[in-house]
Amino acid sequence: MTEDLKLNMDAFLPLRDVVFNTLREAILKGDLKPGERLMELQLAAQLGVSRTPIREAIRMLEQEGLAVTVPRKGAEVAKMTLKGMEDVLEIREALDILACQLACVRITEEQLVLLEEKKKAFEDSLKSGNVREIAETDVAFHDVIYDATNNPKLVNMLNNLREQIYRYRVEYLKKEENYPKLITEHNAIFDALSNHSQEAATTSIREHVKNQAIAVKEVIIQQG
Amino acid sequence: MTEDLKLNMDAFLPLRDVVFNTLREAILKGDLKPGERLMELQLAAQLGVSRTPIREAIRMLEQEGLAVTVPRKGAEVAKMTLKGMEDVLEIREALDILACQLACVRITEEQLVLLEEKKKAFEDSLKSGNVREIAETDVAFHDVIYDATNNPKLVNMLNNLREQIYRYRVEYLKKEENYPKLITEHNAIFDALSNHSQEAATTSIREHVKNQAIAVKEVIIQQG
DNA sequence: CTCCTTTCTTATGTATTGAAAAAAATACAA
DNA sequence: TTGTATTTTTTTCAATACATAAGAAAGGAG
Repeated sequence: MTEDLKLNMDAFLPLRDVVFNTLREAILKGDLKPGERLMELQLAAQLGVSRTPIREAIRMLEQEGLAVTVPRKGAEVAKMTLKGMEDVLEIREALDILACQLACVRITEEQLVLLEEKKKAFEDSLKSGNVREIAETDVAFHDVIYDATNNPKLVNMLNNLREQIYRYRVEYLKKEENYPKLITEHNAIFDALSNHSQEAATTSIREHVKNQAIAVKEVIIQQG
Repeated sequence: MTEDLKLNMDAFLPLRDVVFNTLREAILKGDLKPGERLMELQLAAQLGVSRTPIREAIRMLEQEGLAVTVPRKGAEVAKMTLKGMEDVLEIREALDILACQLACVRITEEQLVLLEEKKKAFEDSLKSGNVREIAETDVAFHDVIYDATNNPKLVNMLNNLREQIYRYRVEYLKKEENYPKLITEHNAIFDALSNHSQEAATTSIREHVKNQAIAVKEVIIQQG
């Protein structure tokens, strides 16, 4: 009840999609907290729409793993247990390595240029200290790699996994002592991709993901 | 319009779930063909429910990648291109290897016993020649491995990927010349898991998945 | 005071209705 | 016959109305 969600109406999309995006953002930003109930009537009133698009959006959030619904009881924002996060991270590691390996072979010169730009942008954002910006530039860096896989389904799954980690990873990015390590890791990944060296790419991305996994797990343990 | 879908009403589930399962089965069995439109009114009439649960089921099918909807136009059964299938197979290989590696470490003695049973059941089904039964026993075999990962999210994703391949894989299982190879591969996987040997497991499952990938791609190429 | 039963409230599940948009069919002109 | 404009139909989108089940609150018995 503390929320004031607002719809982004400029989109020429079905309401269900607008509602979906709105709720998704709210969950990722933490405005809607894990375990918080998603009541159709309440959300409909807040967003000024009927229950129909709300229901459809909830079904979609369910798919993404951001909401869980119990029949006849309703939906709530998905809670993440330590075990659940470990499961997600396990999958993500494998797919991130796959993505990096594929990118290694398929990345174009243009994409390499772009990747270097994003790498620099990330370093700059670290100086700014704005956590949201840091998160965004980091995402942008990895997005270039994802795109380079030329496998949209893989990109989709990785984005999906990232979403589930996102809320917790932000905490990790608040700690400045991690920044030098992040820069080093990004450099290693970039170099590996530049040289189209699969082995180097594999080891560097594995390192990167594993470190992040450790950090995210710590956040959960502390919160948990 | 040639379909006569029937609901499995014995379930104590919301109608949307019943409809979802029904449509899902129909798509996997091929009763609903790729590209076929999923019209709310028509499906509602055929299944004897209102359009509301149909709509929600379609949103869920969308998640699973079994349907695609264009706003203001409607939904249709997802078509699979060769490229799309290659993308799916690429992901599946990585995750199947991961699953096998995890299973290698985590599988219990009971699960190993079960796995051997399923292996034998698969071999028996090959003698029967019943393709549907072969597919089912093969799924059962791999399900034991999936369960042994103790990672439900991974199991979910693998089931999801398997669904997208299922329709085409059935064709592959029709060809008797593949049977000996399948038995050999299952044996190799079983032995690797028995010995908790990650390396052996990795190579054997990779072999298995790659062979299947080749076969599935051939089916798609022939179908056009 | 506790526990059980009953009632009442609340939220979800499902059906129906009306509106808007896209597609199809028809009519008409060149 | 072909191309275009208009009408009609079809289908989705969204809102609303109704039904049903779960949960909370109130009341009574032990």
